[in-house]
Amino acid sequence: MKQHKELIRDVPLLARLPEAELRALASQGRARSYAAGATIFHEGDPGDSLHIIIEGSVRVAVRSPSGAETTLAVLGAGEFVGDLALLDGRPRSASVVALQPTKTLVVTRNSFTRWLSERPQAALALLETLSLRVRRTDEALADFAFLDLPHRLAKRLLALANVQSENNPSDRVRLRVTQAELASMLGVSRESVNKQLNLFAREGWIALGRGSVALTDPEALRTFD
Amino acid sequence: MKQHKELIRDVPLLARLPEAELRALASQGRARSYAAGATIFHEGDPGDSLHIIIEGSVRVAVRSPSGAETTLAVLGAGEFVGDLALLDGRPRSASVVALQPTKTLVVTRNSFTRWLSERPQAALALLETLSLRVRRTDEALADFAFLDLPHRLAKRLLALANVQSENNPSDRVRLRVTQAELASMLGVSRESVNKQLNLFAREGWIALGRGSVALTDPEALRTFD
DNA sequence: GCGCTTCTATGAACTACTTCACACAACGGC
DNA sequence: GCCGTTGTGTGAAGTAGTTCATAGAAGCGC
Repeated sequence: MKQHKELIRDVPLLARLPEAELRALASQGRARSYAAGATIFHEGDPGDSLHIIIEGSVRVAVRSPSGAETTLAVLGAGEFVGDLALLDGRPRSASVVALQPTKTLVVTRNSFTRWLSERPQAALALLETLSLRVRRTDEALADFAFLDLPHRLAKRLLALANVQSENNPSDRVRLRVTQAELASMLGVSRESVNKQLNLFAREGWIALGRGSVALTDPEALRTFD
Repeated sequence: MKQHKELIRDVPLLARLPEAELRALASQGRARSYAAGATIFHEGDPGDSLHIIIEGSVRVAVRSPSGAETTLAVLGAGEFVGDLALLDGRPRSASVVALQPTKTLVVTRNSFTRWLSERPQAALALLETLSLRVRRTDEALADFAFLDLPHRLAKRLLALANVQSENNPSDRVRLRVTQAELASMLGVSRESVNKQLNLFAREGWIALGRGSVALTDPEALRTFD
């Protein structure tokens, strides 16, 4: 029980709540572990649980009728997935797969809504979080409509670097991501990503490795054209 | 005062709340009117008000650095805009323009958050609404990644018809929308929309007019390939 | 160490869109 | 009734992405 409370500590959404309320939610949750590559839940499943990511990271993706896949988000410790199904009662809107060995805290619909309805402050905080999420998805949509591949790719690399460098504030960020993963995030082919990455590399803005991209000149990526 | 309460009646989000609470929010709001084409607020503005649409319809759009514009949503009576800025305190994420003469009920941040924090049930309903909104945007994002123009166009026409036919359940829906508007919703050029619409028309699935598209065979649009 | 699988690299042919240029039709204001 | 504005229709040329084919390099299992 005690470690659960500790685990929630870092969740941005919940961190500001008083200790007692934290403990109340933590006591409702059950810890669960997933190996890298394991599916946490599938698109279309009935969903009645929220997963708070304690450790590791996950990929949120949807699949097209024809089998192609696009990645909607990559989330790390302190973030949560599965809130949509929990809040609106609909089936899972996307699949979630662990990228690394990942620990989550699972909270069921019943205990969460009960907990939430007793805590107006938590509801406001959640509203704020969802509101930011709507902004992010709207922005992603606009990027799709407006930006060509080079700019979308640069933006995505910088965003990934941003998430990663929160934990590790070194200057020269090295992203652990394959070109196929980038392609699925951007909704383009793997080959296109490869070609554009090599163009960036030739400019000296990034350095490529197998399964990695190192940003050597983030500023150039931010401002090129 | 009394008519405000009446006006809120149809808001899906709020309709289920008890009468007294409805009246409480309505009494906080001020009615406002906009001519067709008038801007309700601009992207980037500081925002501290929520607009509940009482009558008419509005277009939510963002502008690219280079001046192009894409439409994120078209909303009608009973829906609301401006909630994001109100919930997370950030600037307006998009511009909102009246498509027709439109009446809104304006609620300020202060009165809304006070009202909301006293009503856990309303917060839950709002969470549900925001959650559905994230789903819709995620779906639009997937459509962008997966579907080509013909399919995105067909889907959009059907979606517009769906919204419209809720009020007017006639079989042969006639959408009041220009090709330029469709183009901005789909993130493609007006010419491409024109060409594809004419292909649909040649198949006998739709009938084109100046500023209108009539769906003559929705089923075909839904299932073609 | 050998072989299997994953990941990166690259070129050629194709396609779905774009932009540009222009024509014409319908509507609204006065 | 005329004129400017808004909306539709279409073709030609360009381009940013696609798919397909093929190659080699790096890591992993045993």
